[in-house]
Amino acid sequence: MAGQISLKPMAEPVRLPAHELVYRQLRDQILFGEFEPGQPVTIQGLTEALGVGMTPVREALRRLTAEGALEFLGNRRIAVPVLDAQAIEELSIARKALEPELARRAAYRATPHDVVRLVEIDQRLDAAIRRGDVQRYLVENHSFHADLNALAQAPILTEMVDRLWLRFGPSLRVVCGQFGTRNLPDRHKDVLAALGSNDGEAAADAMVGDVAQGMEQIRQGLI
Amino acid sequence: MAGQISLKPMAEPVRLPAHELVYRQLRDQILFGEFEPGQPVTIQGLTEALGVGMTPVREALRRLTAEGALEFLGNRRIAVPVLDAQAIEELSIARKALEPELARRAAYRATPHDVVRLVEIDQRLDAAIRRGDVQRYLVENHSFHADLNALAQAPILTEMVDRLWLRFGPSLRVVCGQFGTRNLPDRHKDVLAALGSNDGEAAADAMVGDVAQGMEQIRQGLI
DNA sequence: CTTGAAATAATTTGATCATATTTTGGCAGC
DNA sequence: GCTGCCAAAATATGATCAAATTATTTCAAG
Repeated sequence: MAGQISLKPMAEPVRLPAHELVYRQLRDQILFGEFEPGQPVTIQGLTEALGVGMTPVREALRRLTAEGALEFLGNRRIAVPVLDAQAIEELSIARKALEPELARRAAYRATPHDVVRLVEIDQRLDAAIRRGDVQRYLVENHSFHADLNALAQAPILTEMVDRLWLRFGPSLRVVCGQFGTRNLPDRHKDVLAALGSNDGEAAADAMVGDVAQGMEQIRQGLI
Repeated sequence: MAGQISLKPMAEPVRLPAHELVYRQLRDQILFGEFEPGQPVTIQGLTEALGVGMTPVREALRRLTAEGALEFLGNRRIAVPVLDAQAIEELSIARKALEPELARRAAYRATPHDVVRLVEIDQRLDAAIRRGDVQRYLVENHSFHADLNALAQAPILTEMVDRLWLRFGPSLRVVCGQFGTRNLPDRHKDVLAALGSNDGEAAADAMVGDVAQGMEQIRQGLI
């Protein structure tokens, strides 16, 4: 059961194509709020900023708009969508429909080792909140949910949820920018307890509450 | 002012770019099963078949893979994904989580005029089933659900559902190719009755049943 | 003379293509 | 079965054309 040492010391990490690199970089920047919602971006501006040709940039943007992370503004601009009350409600419904199901499945499959890893992430998350470190809070919070969802072994549902995070991530950053990391309650402890006892229903219940709290934060911050 | 014709007859309000046209054409072909799942497609093959450069084709494919309608096969091929039991289950869960919610909202907003239109679609659907017209059945069935979802006025949820249809559409065609249009039960009549009386709960219940029946058809046909 | 709006020029941006480069799968030869 | 070569496919760049936005000019009215 010990980790096999791979006979591939080849430090050659698969060379990813430029459009993939551009996609990942922009996706992470959007996810963690480095683009202000509504702030326009141009294709040619990105080609200069990233130092690649326009074809990879175009493909990455096409992908991100297909995922709802970016939006064409009719005129000649692309931007992170600005959420209105309707969008927040829809995102909330979708998250409550999908993430508790993933938490349930994760609970069935979680090993003690998995729980330890998630507890560690949650501790770093709490530390970031105490420090008032918004950026780190956003990263660790995402890590917590992404690691949890991965346990569910449900790639299609997980992908759908990832898309939802791309949509509300930028606004979460805006809200934290206004109010700092104070008053950011979550139900991670309940989720972790449910995982530890492999109680799927309790995990799903806790996750409904966590999602509801998180989306309510965004709603109050933006409306 | 010589030869200035400022009167634009608005006959051609928007000229869609090639990448958009390619995307729509491929999306519809996938949705209605014109590509066999697993059958490989190459970029250059499509550029020749469609008579456009490779840039628009690349962008359209990037979009479709981002939506899960196509999939990279590791080797050098792109294809419509082949669904396994796990994928069918996940798609079933996602549909049951989202489409009943859309049906509920549609019921609240449906006018008698809307119901008449949906009844007409459903009649054409039944006629296609009696005739054994698989292609027409697929189109009308999609129309029914798409029109219904549009009534809900929930663009984000609707977009998520559209993606799901792109994933199981090709396999629905395969199943119909095997068994024809016999034994294709649905609960559209129950849905329509609920819409007519603006009963959201009844509409949601009927839609859960409709989705369950539809996905069960696919499961039995493919496994 | 100033101001404001309409028309026009200039710049920027997006879309597409042709072409060069890189990578990969297949296959001949051993 | 393995290795190295070849062809084909994918990736990426820069150029070109078209469209739109911005800046500038012009003209007329107060």
